[in-house]
Amino acid sequence: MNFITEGIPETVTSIREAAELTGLTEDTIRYYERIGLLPYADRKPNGHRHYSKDQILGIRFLMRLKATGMTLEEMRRYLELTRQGDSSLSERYTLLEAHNDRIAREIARLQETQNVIQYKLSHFRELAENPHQDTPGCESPDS
Amino acid sequence: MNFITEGIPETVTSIREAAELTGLTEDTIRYYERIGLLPYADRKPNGHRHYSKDQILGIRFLMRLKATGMTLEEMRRYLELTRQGDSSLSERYTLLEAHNDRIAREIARLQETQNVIQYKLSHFRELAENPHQDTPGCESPDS
DNA sequence: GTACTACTTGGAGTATGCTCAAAGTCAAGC
DNA sequence: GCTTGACTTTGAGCATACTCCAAGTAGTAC
Repeated sequence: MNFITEGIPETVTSIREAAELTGLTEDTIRYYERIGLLPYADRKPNGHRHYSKDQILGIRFLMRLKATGMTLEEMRRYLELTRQGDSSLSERYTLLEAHNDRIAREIARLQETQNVIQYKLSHFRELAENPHQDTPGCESPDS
Repeated sequence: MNFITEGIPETVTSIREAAELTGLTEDTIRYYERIGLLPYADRKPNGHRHYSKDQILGIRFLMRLKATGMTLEEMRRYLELTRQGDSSLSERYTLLEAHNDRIAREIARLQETQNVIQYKLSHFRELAENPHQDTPGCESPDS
């Protein structure tokens, strides 16, 4: 048990608890199961879903992929490979590596835009100090 | 004329050219105009849209905001302020600053996920070299 | 005059990703 | 036994952001 697994019991006995631990809503968890993004969850005798700690960790990792721009369909593909076991390791490797590259490009774009915004903000500060200077086209949102 | 404005003629005489210069499709430009995200564009005598260089730059800046996670509705709000002129400067400043903060948090999250992915990739490499070691739970996608 | 191309408008349709509602089951508390 | 609450399934509805289509116009080429 390390910091990653902290706060997750060995078995999670309700969809409500699973929702709390993953940050999803109960409806979303059911929806994901319906579209095959999550495997059909184990049920208790009364039909209610329950989850192992590993399953919760799996969902958390998926949510990380989602939060970084992976679509549900791509995530479904990744999970399909996972279910195929070790034979799919190299394909999974390729997939994750590609996603990592995508993230790197996204970070670069975000930083670029931060620069543009900083430029605009400094321009706004100048305008505030020294209002109404006649620099035509200057207020057009540029770049 | 600096590197930012390079390749943009003083006036852009067709929606097709505007699309090429902004990376949008013609349909998307019309759609944005329809929902009030872009002002009703000037028309030539035959009714066709034309754009000034500043307007193209404006669209490019908007696309940057969009590419970094701003919704069309928020962009519409920002443009509304821009149309109000200098009196809205401080509100626009606040808005852009907030977006900049959001970008910063997004970058942090992306980097965090890069770390997790790197960890998983190195785990995959280990598995490839030394297959089928019995470490239960180890293949569950963690974090 | 006819064809062709590039545009125009308005409206309908689509993809993604949820979100909600209806109707029913099951177990616990009173 | 009845209510309450947490769940179940199925299916419909919704928000965002396009994307496509039909019908029409305007200008040029032959």
